[in-house]
Amino acid sequence: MNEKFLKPYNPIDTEDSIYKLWLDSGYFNPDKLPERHKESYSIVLPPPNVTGTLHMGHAAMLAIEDILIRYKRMRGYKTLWIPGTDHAAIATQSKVEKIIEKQEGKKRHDLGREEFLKRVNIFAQESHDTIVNQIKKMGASIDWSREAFTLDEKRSLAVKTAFKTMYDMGLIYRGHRIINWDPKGQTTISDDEIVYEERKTKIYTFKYSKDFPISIATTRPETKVGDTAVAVHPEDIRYKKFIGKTFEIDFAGAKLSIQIVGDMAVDPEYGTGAVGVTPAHSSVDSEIAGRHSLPTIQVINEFAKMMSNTGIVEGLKVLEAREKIVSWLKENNLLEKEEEYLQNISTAERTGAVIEPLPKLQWFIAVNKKFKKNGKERTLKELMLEAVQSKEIKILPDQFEKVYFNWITNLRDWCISRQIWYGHRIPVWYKNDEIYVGVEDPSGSDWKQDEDTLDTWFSSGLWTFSTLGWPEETIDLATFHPTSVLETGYDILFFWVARMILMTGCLLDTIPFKTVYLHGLVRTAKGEKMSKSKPETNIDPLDMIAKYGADATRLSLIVGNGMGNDLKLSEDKVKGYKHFSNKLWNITRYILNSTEGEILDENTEISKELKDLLVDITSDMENYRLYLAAEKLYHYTWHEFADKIIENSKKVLAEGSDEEKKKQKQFLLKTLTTLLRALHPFIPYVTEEIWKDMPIKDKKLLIIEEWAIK
RNA sequence: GCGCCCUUAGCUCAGUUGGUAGAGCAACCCAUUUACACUGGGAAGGUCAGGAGUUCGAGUCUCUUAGGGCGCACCA
Repeated sequence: MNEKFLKPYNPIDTEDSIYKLWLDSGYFNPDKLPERHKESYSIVLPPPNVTGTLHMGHAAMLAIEDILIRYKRMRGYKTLWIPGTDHAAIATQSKVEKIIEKQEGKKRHDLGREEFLKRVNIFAQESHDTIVNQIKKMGASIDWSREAFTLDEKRSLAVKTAFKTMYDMGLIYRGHRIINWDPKGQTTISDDEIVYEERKTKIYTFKYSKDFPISIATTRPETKVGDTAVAVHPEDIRYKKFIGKTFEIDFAGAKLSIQIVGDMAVDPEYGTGAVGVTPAHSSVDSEIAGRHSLPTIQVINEFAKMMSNTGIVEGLKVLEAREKIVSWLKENNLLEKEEEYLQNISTAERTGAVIEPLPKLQWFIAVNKKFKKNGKERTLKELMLEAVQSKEIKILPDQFEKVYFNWITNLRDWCISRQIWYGHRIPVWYKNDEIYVGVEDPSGSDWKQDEDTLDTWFSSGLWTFSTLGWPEETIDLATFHPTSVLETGYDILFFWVARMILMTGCLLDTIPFKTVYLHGLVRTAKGEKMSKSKPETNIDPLDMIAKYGADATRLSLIVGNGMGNDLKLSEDKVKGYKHFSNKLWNITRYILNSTEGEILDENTEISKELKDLLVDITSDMENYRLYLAAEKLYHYTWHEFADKIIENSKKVLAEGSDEEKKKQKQFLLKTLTTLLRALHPFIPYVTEEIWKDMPIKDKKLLIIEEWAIK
C-alpha cells in the first residue's frame, strides 16, 4: 500500500498536483476527449465581474456547474464548459474611479479618456488573474483554451455586429426619452439597475397661485418650476370645466404656462384628483405630455442642480430648492397641507445616488416593435415570452417562470447607452447630419464616433454564442449551441437570462440554452447577506479551501441546498465535510491494507442496496437534485459502507475460508471503486487521488472513467 | 396594489407521482491503544404554523387565517 495512506488526508498536498494532472491530460477540452464521448453537452460560465475577487456565491456556482460537467463527462458526453470574465462596465469603472480618487485625489476627467482606460485595463487584468486562480482552486474542469472576456477582440466584433444588425432591423433606435440619470456616476442606467429604498418624506398640497383653480400635491415641489400642465380625469365633475384652459403663472420667479388637460391616467379618487405635469422629470408625466403635445421644460441638470430658468431656486441643489420652494409657498399662503409620506425612492445600484429622471438623447432597444424574421412577425417581448411559454426553455425551479413572465409583461424599451468610458464604444459615427452605423470604422475624415458606451448587459446578452465564435460560423457554434444548461443566480434572471433570450432569438433565431438552473444566494449562518465590509461574517472561498480543501468546500455548498433556495453557510459546515474526505481516505487505507495483492475483477457484483441507490441518485442528477444525490452518497458511504459493510467484513477476513476471503475482498474493492465513480463529480480531488492506487487493469484517469452505472 | 416563496426535531434543512415523518449538527448515555478521536454503538426528541375542505388515506392537493422573506409596479 502506498505510504500516503498512513497519514490523514491532506488536501493541500494533493489538490494542486491533481489539477495539474487534469490540465496536462487535456480532458477539459472536448476536442481531446476519447472516442466514446460523442453527444455534446455545454455550459458557459456566467462570467464573473473583473471588479475584484470571487465570493462564496461564485464558489457555489462553480461547484454546481463542475458537478454537472463532470457527471456528464463520465456518462460519455462531449462536454464543454467555457470560462470567461465580464468587464462589468459601470461596476469596474466606478471601482477604479474610487481607487484613483483615494490614492491620487484625481477624477477621471483629470486623466482623460485614454489614460483612464489604461488604468482600468490594468486593474481588470489583475482582477482577472485572481479570478482565474480562484476558479482553478475550486477544481473546475473548465476549458481554458476557449477562455473569453466580454471586452476582448472577438467579443467586440460580436457586439458591433449585433448592434449593426439590430439597428438595420429597426430594433435599435436613438431617441429623446426620460431616462434614469445617476448624478453621482454621471450616466444613464437601465430600469433594472435601480434599487428602491423606502424613505420618509413629505407630501405637499398647494396651488401654483392664488387665482389657480385646482390644488395639486407633490413630494418634489422643486420640479414644479418645470410644470406645463395639470392633468385631471376627463370625467371629473369638479375639474371638467377647466379642461382646455391655459393659465399664465408666476411661480417662485419662474414663468409657467399651465394647460389643464383631461387624461385617463389620473385617478380622481387619489389625492386632490389632479396631477401637476412635469414632462421633463417624470416618465409618467412625459407620457401624459406626449398624449397632449405639451412642451417639455428641463429644469434640473446632470448635477442635480436647478437650471437657469427656475426663478428663485436657480443654481441650488434639488434638496435646497425643495426647501426654498416650500418656504415660498408658505410665505405666499399657497401651501394647504403638509403630510408625512412613505415613499419608494429610486437609487442607483452601483453608486447609491438618488436617481434623477431627465430627458436625454439615448440609444434604446425597442421591445414592443414588430419585426420580421423567417416569415414570423413579432416583437422582442413576444419572442422572450414564447421561448419560455413554448417550453423550449425550461426554467428551474419552475416558480421562476412566473416571475419571468411577470417581469416581461412590465418591460419597457431598454436604454443601452451609458455615459461612461469603460466598455464597448457605440459603433455609430456622426458627420454633420449624416449618421454611420457599422462594424468597420467609416472611411473618410471628419467622422466623430458616439462618445457613449454600451450597457454591459448588451455584451453579456451575446455570451452563449459570442464565446463560440459568432459572428463567424464556427464548428463550435454548430456543435455546442444552443448550450445545454445555464446555471446562475436567481438575482440576475432579468439582467442577464432574459437579455440572452432576447439577443439570441433576435440575432440567431434560436434559444441560448435549453434549461435554466437558478441557484440561491449564499448567506451567513444567521441568514444575513455576506459582505466584504463585515469581515467577521464573510467567509472567503480561498480561506476555506486552504483550511479544509476544495472538496469539503464544494460539498458544504451543495448538501442541504434545495434548488433556488438561499444557503446559510458556516465554517463548521465546511469543516464537517473535511471529515468526509478523511473518512473516504481511511476506508481506502483499510481496504488496500486488507486486499493486498488483489486485482479487481470488474464482474464482481455490488449489493442490491447500492444498485438501487445508484439508480436513485442518477435520477436525482438528471433532474438537478444535486443536493439529494450528494447527501445520499455521503450517507451511504459513511453509514452503510463504512459502518456496516466494512465492519462486517472484518470477521470474514479474519475467520472465513480462502474463497470467502477472496470474495469479500473483491466485493470491498468493487464497492469502493463504484462509490469513487459516483462521488467524483462532487469531490473530484480526493477521489482522483485515491483512484491512482486502485488495483484496476487498464486504468484511466477517474475524470474520464464511466459513471457508476451505465 | 399585483405576484412568488417560506413556516416540519433545540438549530440548519430534506421529504421527487398523496400511502400513518427523515438527515446533519447540538445535547444525552455507553464503548474504544479501533482503517478512522476527523471514531463506533445506543437512546431521546415533531398534534409537519392555526383552521376548514377533497380523499379510504394529506407534511404533500384546494380554500382560509397568522407570521416571515422576496420580486415587480405605483409613488399626485
